[in-house]
Amino acid sequence: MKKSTQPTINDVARLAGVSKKTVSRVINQSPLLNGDTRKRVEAVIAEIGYVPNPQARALALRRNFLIGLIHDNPNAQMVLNVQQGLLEVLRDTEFELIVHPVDRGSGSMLDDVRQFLERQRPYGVMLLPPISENDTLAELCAEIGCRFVRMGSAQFGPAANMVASNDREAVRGAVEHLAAAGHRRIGMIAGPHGFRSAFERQQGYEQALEDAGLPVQRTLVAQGDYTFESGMRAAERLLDLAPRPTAVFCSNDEMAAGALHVARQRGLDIPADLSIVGFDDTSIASHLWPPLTTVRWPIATMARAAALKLIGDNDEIADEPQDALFVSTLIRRASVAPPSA
Amino acid sequence: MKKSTQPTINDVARLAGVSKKTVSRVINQSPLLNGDTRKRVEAVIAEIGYVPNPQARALALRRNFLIGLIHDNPNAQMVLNVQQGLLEVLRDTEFELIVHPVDRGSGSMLDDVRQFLERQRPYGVMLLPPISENDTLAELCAEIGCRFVRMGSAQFGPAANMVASNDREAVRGAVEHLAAAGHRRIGMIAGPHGFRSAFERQQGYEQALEDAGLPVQRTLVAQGDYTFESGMRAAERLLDLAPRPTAVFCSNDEMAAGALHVARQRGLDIPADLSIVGFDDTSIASHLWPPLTTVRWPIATMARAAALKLIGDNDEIADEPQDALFVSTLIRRASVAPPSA
DNA sequence: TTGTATGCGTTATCAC
DNA sequence: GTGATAACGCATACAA
Repeated sequence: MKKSTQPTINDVARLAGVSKKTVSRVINQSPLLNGDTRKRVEAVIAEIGYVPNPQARALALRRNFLIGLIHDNPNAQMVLNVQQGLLEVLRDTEFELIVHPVDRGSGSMLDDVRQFLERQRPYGVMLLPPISENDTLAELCAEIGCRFVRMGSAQFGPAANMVASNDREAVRGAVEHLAAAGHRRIGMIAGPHGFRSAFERQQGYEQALEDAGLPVQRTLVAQGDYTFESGMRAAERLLDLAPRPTAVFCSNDEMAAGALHVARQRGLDIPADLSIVGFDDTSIASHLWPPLTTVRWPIATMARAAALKLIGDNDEIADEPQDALFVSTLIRRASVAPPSA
Repeated sequence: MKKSTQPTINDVARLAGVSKKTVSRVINQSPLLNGDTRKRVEAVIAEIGYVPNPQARALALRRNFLIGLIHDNPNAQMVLNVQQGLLEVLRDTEFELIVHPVDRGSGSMLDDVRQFLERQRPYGVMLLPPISENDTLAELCAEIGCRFVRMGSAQFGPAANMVASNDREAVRGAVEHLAAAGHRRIGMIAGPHGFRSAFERQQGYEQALEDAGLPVQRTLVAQGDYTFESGMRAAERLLDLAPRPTAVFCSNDEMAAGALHVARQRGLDIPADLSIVGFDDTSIASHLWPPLTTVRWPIATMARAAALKLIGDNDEIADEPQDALFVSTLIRRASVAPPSA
């Protein structure tokens, strides 16, 4: 009759000579079901190419199968890696990923997110830094009753709602590496104020200096805002110092690239005259000349873990007490050498 | 009574003392409605914070408000720019973006897409290159009855289903620029076989040479696969030539970066000894040293246009015969100079 | 201008 | 084990 449209559960029921409920049972793998009827229904399903309507399912179940990704465009590679990690887990489930960028500068960010959550009512959402650091946002999710996982550079919330790297520790290792190479004047290009990641990384830098018995000097720290240009400006300031630092740790690769740029403009040889370490291990790091020593954090792994936390204890996927902390590694390339002096 | 859950249209109706239908009319901006009742209903809506359930709406309307983005991870910046462009348009509508990456190498790509389309039944989907070039995929969308827009480097389909740049023309201009600077041995690092973009760009290169009265030599074209490493390998081959080309056009920035890398390893001065032009104007282009002359295509604009095509003639948004072709521009930076010889 | 009855495709309740 | 029947939240016919 109405073959023009997508077949529904009714069509299957009619053709198989059973009730809707039975078909529903087949779809939902109900255990109490006669093997014969099951096979018959499955045959019909395969034959007419029936596929359940997620909208209707969502309505009846009073819950849907959408996972939201809320972010404020940190950097392209990061967002995409997260998406990839999430989708790797979601691929074999009935969940779909729905992306919702926001503008943290707009002032209506919270309202925007609230509207998104109330409208779509996603099953769970993942929050990317830097907005993941916003406690009000986390409270909003909790209040609305939406599962959420925050990604961050430190564990600033309950483990159940976090996937975090340990940036402080990672940077400590990186700067330690510099000190071990013989550097005694190690500068830092820090991230912007208000960013947890910037704070953690600076802490790691200072700890490493203390561990190495080196003085922590304010003049050796220049602040940037994670952009290439700000990295250039910060590097200018650092390289104007006398004596010049022989090494500089940069809070991200982008700024490291800017620093490298400036150093070369000044005729400095990298790494002979200046060692540079970045953070993130974005593609730019390996393509720079010389390739950049940097810190890599397991972003895809973290995203996968986040996805599991979001959809976990829902399906048969056991909700083992998953760890919230993930370890970063120092990627040693050619931008670091002992000081030449 | 049941205040624990999200308010529904029934709650609004009851509290406002009207029928569900009237509330529905308010929501859908029906013109034939008493101003008083409208205001009363709107007041209740605002008071109890009612927000329509999209799932139920979708079910009743027999259509949903999801726009799909199907891609095979071309490059991160591109995917993100497209997302941004799409969401800019979708932001003020009731549509949401749902991302669905696929693996064109897996063999099950078409089945994967088909399943996605049949399950979610998105209102429309956007196809990114290179899979957008796959005609079978486009036919699949058409067959299933899903609106679609293909993004490409040339108009290889009906304008209604396309947003395209004109890569051939853009490259012609870029190589012309090289010729105008006095270069007579201009090499090319081409993209991988089977990519429409690679083909178009090579065509543009050859046309420019012909226009300039220069011979088209096979040896001056080295093939890469759009990766940094392949750019390095291709550059090696080109720079081994005697006489050496004095300029090289690269089919994308990534490969241009690889070429730059190799040139510097060989002690060549850029641009004095070798001029380099890239394509895409990704962030890497401006951060390279020297900054890379490259072709910028209006990716966000194209994405916005695509979004309009997808949701167009649905809302009041007029479906003016939008153009399918978008023009690229040559971004002149420091990697090009007249040949030094 | 507003209300009533009915349907959208699925699942849950509770019988048989 | 299986099947009527009533939700789920909203929209469309068709009356009133």
